Amino acid sequence: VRTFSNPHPAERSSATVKDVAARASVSVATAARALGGYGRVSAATRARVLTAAADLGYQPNHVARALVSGSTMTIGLVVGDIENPFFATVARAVAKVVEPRGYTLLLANSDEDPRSERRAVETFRAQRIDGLLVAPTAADAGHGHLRDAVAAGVPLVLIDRAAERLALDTVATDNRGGAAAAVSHFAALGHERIGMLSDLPRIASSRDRIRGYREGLLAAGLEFRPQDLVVGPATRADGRACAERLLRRPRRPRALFAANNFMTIGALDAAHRLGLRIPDDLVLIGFDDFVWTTLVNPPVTVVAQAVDELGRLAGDRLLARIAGDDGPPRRISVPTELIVRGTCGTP
Amino acid sequence: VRTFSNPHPAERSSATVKDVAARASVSVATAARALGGYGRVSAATRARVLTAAADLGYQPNHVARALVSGSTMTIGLVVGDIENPFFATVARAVAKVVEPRGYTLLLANSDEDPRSERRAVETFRAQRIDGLLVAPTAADAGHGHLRDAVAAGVPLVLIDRAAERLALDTVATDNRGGAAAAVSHFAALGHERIGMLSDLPRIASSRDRIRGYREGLLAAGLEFRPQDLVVGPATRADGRACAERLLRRPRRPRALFAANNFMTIGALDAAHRLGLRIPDDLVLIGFDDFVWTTLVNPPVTVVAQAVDELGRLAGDRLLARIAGDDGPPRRISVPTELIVRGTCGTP
DNA sequence: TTGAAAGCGCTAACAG
DNA sequence: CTGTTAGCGCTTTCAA
Repeated sequence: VRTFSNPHPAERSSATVKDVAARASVSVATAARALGGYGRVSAATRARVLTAAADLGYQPNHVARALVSGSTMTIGLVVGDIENPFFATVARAVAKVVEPRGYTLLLANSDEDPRSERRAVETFRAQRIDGLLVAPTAADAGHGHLRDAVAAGVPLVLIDRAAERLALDTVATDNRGGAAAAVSHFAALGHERIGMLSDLPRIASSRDRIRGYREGLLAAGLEFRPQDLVVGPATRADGRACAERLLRRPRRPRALFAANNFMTIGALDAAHRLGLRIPDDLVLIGFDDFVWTTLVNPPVTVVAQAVDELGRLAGDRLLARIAGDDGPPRRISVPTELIVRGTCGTP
Repeated sequence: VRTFSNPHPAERSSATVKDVAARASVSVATAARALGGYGRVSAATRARVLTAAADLGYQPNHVARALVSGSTMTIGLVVGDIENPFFATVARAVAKVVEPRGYTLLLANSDEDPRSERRAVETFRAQRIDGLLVAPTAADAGHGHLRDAVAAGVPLVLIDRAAERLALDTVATDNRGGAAAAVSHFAALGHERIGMLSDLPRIASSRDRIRGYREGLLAAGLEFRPQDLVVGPATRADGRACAERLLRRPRRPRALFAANNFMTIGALDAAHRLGLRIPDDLVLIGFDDFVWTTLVNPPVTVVAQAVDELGRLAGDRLLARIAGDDGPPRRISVPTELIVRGTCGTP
């Protein structure tokens, strides 16, 4: 019987084990054993098979292998936005951990949209990834797709943000501690009015930074004033708008904690437009240490995250789960480091 | 006979078409038709099948589907380094084009190492991606793996850099034109000594920028002085070292064209250390427009690439190839734009 | 050490 | 409109 399949794209049918077996005059089983390097094959036979394979330009077919072995050797990574240097670094670090072990990374951007996150997770599951790494969006979105994945037995590790009602392996920055450290630093410098700029508190990490801010104030014996906390969407323009709103007020804070990249840039933009000199008229601490923080003048004091390590730890954890670790979920917290630079006045 | 397979990780065997078929009391073929939305099925039967599927939490298995259909609905993307904002943007743009068409992106970093690029391409081929997007490294490395892929009929489009001896679809920035435009701008400003900082001319894009630099000089009636072109590895530290080497010379150029991100930062660092004021003592044009270029003072004049469009075009081209387009290879050149800012003296 | 044969989950001829 | 069946490329039992 003639086959019907695969004239699909460009009649690209590479050699199969069967072809190799025929050419080496052995059975498929033997050829497969030699090729796959498992089972026992005599040296002579192996050599014959390998030569035949080379002649034919044989390339193993992972798809077929995956179907029988149940493992695709792929890992799905869902991030908010790969253009965000934070996630790019995470992706890099994960790849570095996982590739030497033979895994390939599938990438998806959620755009911080719960629906597209869900879609990505479902696609990945259909692709039968061996494990899943996700930076979950909006904490209020239910996370049903994550629960489903876990229920189906898919190894899953959360990065950067916890899913609050789900007990899952999570590797995240110590956002609370980092924010609190920033506030403490301001307090130690003698500041009493400390403002904060944050994105909308929909994802866990943003919430934690706000929590840390309040704890820091409390610890310093300062009062939390709701009007000193301004939140807005995470874009450069919104960052500036938020900063201006805060800094235009008559009794404006003289110290500002910007909880993310966009808010930090926004604060810089706003200070520039309002003619406020840093650090004389305003001191500033940002969150996360980007390249440009040392290019501007003065260089920016930041709460630095160990992004690389975060990615590495997440990758390790997932690999462990894939390998069969079925211990209780672990929440791994990665400490931050306050890097004091020019925007705090202490050059 | 009992099966032997899949007790692999955590006995995670989801429902199959067969299970659904049984529950709906129809044949697998009918169930598959209803599930896959192809062929003709009566409304009543379809409903029964769909209900059964929902009850069982059925998830289609792409691996099995791929084995028979010959299409995995995945696309492999090999970039130099996803942490480079340029590639992150490309990845983003590509994803945006291919995902709506149902494709998933596999990601690999080559680290600009020809060997790891080759490995990535081979892994992707084994995974049976439907198409391949690669930013090839070192032009001198032979590109045998690319030739092999093409020979095997794998749709392949090159991004950002051409493989000089290979006639392949290529989507790249007009690097020559961009570099020449920078030089022309300097010349129009009256500069006669124009230096250039470049990474090692191993990849096609670097070579093209150098070519453009020389053409720009020629067009302006200026002489090319080999000592005014300094090349070095693409890191911030090396960037600074190169810049210092050039700027420490007694008869140093007063205009500098930095052909990449690192060289631009390096030039800024070096100018700062040497006490050279920009634009008074030195004017500067960088390549590629990063966020931080407008955060520093003065903001940096750059040759901006339409990175997003580049990614989009590459994605489109690949999709066309996958769809069966077998026209001659196209070289698509994406124009640059010179964005004049403070570092050129014309604020 | 080797071979024959079953089967992974799904699709698509072909027949009814 | 629905069912039977072969087969995608590979791994693995089982027997020789």
